[in-house]
Amino acid sequence: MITITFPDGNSRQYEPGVTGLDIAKSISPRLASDVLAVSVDGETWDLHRPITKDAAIKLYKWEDEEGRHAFWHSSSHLLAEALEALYPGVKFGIGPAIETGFYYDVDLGDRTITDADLPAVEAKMLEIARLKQPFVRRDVSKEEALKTYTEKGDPYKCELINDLKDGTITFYTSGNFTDLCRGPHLPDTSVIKAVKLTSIAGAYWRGNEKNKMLTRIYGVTFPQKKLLDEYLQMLEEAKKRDHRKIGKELELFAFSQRVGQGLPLWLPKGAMLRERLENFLRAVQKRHGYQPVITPHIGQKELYVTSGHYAKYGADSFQPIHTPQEGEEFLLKPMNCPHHCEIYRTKPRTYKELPVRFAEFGTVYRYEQSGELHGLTRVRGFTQDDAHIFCRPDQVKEEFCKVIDIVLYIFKTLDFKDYTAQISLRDPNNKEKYIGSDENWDRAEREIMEAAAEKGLKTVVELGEAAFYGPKLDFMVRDAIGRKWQLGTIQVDYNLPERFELEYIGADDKRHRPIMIHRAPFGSMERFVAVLIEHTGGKFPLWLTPEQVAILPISEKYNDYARRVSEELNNAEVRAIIDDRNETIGKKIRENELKRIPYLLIVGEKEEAENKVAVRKQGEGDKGAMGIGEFAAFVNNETKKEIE
RNA sequence: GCCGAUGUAGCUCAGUUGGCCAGAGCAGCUGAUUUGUAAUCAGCUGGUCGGGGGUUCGAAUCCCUCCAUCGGCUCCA
Repeated sequence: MITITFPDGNSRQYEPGVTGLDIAKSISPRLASDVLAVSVDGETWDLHRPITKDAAIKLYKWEDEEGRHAFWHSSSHLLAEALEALYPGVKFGIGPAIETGFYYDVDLGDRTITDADLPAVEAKMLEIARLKQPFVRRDVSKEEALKTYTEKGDPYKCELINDLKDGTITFYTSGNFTDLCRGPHLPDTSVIKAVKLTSIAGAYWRGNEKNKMLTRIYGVTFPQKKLLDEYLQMLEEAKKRDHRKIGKELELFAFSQRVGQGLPLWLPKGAMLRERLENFLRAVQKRHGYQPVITPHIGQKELYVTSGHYAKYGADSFQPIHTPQEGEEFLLKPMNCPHHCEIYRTKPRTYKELPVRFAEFGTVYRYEQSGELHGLTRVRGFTQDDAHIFCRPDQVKEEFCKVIDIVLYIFKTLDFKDYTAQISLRDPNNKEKYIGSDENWDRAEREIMEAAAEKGLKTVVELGEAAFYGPKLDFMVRDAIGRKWQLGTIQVDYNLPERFELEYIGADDKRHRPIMIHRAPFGSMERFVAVLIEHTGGKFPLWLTPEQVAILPISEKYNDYARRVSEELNNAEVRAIIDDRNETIGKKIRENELKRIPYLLIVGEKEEAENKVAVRKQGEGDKGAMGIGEFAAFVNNETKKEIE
């Protein structure tokens, strides 16, 4: 007998060769029907795979990420089987489960597949699923694996197999379809009850743009039809929060083909919102000892040759601006750091004055690939809430911690709870991609990890994601439909100080090299506002919203009173507008609610007689009457609470 | 940049198989109405059907090309 230990610490005896499914059955039939995969000593296994020795197990259901993962992984095999049936001779790349659903990369040869073809594939998948085909795992030798796919004529699988070690290769077969696969899988296909193929896209083989582009088919499946409906419903709701849609509706920003791709135009209301965010950060930075600086939007090409950026990005950037002077070339600035380095160099610095912190809302221009542009989140001209901290080596960690404090303060004020802190380090196998010495890199990487740990951040470490000049800590936030975007960023840089030969005089009266920290708590105003829109659905906090109050006269007879109210509110620093159109009060309420104005003040005969306003809160309805001054104090008090 | 899709009035969309002067709702303008908590009524204005080229007696509709947008891939100093 073998001993199986459960997550709660209890254990039971089973025959060797018992499977996860057997164990589930021995506990309850209900569990046996819900369970999708099993963790055996920390490794996720098929439910049918025999357990031969003592083990700690955990049974995974739909509610567990690992359970859904197995479910979707099996679904990708189901997709492949359906495609093979409908498109004979199709060649397969990889078909993994992803965060939500799965995909399969396929090479259809001369054939194409479009959205219109997907329902037929979905129907085929469901048809196969109902056959209750078991997923059968089989160990194969490398030789046999290669032979199988050579005969089948699938070069992609052969390439994958070539990279695998003999003795570690397994095949999974379900029905007529066999795939090179590590697993784990569902016991059989019958639990897949609802299928939706969500989109078709191109994807380079093995993620390399020099390789052939395969067709990637994305899908998602569920154990119940109801769950699929809920998922689709949720997606619909999320699309309503898309910042591009709300930005247009609320007149926050726009694009013009004539101005150019990826060059946002901030409309008056958007500009007001952005200005408030900037002023908020200015105040925070002032408290933290930052000094504002202002630098030009262009710089001589030489500046970027010095910084090293020209060598790395010059060819793919906006090209140099020429002047009537022969040979004179300027670049639109793609970042502010070189300018700030020159500010540092304007006078000799001593150890006593460090750290110095230069802050600038610096607008930069980067020629992003056209296919990368996306609303306000990825643009070609944007404003970084940039600052560069020049400090001594012994100050790096403390400065780093202080910046983390600023980022967390901003996130807290704006109620961003769902973020991850990503530590981006060098790709250890590709060190030549980076500028700077091993010693400096090792030190910077260590200090970032220490600072993040001290601040109690929940971090993920990504190798190979570092900037070419140094490691960084990025704050990642999701948009409405779950895409991840980098907002705040803090980057240690041991390299620019070298290139610009920055110095300070130490206590030892010798010259030393300062260390530079780049940081942008918002990241960029554009991207931050985009994510803010999606998080709030356009219902901004009072302190930020462009229009806090709309005054709605019942009829034109009360327009004069509305103006008096407006004047009094605006004198009290409450941002109020008047909707004095000749429309019914119902219509004015509806439209101003849709504009997401936090408070509507209805004024008519009664209010005018009593010098009051009838207050209506966005989304909540009538709140009763208040004096004008009383209401102004109320709004100001609410606003104050938000930014404390 | 690559793969695929889309592009009709300020906005949201109809016009699928080529055929009278291209339609609707909202917005806008004019007039009536003077309104009490999510859409008052009537009239009117508004479109080189993304741009350019082609096929055809005839193109929003078919073909080519460019541009932009959307979903991905790649990239992101």
